[in-house]
Amino acid sequence: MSPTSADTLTRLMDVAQDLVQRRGINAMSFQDLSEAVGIRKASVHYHFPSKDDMVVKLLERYREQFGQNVQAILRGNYSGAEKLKKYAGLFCGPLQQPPYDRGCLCGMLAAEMITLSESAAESVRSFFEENQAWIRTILDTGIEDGSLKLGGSSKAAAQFIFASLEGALLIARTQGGMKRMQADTRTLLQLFRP
Amino acid sequence: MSPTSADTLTRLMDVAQDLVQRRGINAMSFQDLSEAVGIRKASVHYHFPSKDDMVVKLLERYREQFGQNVQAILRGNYSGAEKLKKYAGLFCGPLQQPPYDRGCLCGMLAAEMITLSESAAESVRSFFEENQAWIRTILDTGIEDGSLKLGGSSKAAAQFIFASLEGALLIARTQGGMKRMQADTRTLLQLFRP
DNA sequence: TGACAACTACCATTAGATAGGTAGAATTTG
DNA sequence: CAAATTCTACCTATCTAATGGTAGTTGTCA
Repeated sequence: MSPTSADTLTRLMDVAQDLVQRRGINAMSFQDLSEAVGIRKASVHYHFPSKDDMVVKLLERYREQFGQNVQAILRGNYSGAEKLKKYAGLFCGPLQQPPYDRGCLCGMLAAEMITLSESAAESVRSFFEENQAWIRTILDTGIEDGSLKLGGSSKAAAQFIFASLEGALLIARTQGGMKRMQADTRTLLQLFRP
Repeated sequence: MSPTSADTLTRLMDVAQDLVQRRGINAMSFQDLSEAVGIRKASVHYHFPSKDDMVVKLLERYREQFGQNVQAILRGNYSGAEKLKKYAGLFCGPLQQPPYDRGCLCGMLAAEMITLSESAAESVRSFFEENQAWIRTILDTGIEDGSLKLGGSSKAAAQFIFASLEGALLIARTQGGMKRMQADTRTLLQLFRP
């Protein structure tokens, strides 16, 4: 099975995620999806009974993948500062491939939060919570090994860092792209140098 | 003329701005607008020939108002640190009144950027540019009077601060509200203390 | 009287979603 | 083993509601 002809569900999810990361959930339709994948709109409903169901499935997969990327960093033998840099690097992912205008899936959905079902919204919030917890353990590592310096609590810093990265991606998408994202990331990391 | 019965255009713009700040541009309709204001949908088109026209007018007013608030801070007799704090305080505005779930108009539109007309998108980008310029002058003031300390250039710091504030608002809307926004603001300000 | 600001009544298009059906693969069962 | 059944992954056709938008009309007031 060639990479371009993966199973239909995977292709649907790939295209759907791309559409949401670029246009937002309310500017993408099952019609867009069906045209991009090459099956009929009704067949899309076979895989996603409803649009909400699609969002929930998209979030499951995204959180799973993102979580694995983070775990790889957490388990690695790096200093806290190095871990933080690698973690921040994950937020560059969406800007890496053409057309270089994707946002974070959850960042996009956060903007449109009140139009989501409760279960989808809950998943987005959980993504935020788990990320802030991950950052916190990175910060605590960095304090211990002396590679990072915090002014306040690691919890407050973790929340701020997460919000900053989401904000940086939001702005970079509209202005400066990857260059801007990297600049903001550098500025952020520098603020926590000992 | 009582405050609740301002002229129709103003009420339309108030409601439209509220809807965009809460739901995003692609989840609000002229129907919503017409129902909230109490005139027919066709009459809404009298004031806004098209949805794009509405967005452009909304952006004009928003930038004008925001700019005046910033100018008041810039002109005031405050230290750089005090100006920065007041500036950051502007980003709490959307969370201040019920239902406490508004975002920055331009932050919301940034997420949905590629669904906007070129003129609307340009206006959003200009809002970002002008804000970063304002922050930069605040930072330069703060360096001069010794109330702020930067690691890198004031341009880089200004860009980062702006992205952080937009990000903080995006996240706070979904989690923690005003409390979270204030916490992130405190963390941010603290990072630039001398 | 004429401009303004609203109205009624449409229109074409698209949205998400459903009903019902089919070819073929997989599974169960006499 | 082979017939019967069920499942998978699509399809055509259609529905209802909503979308942005237009044309032409009406009431009001300076």
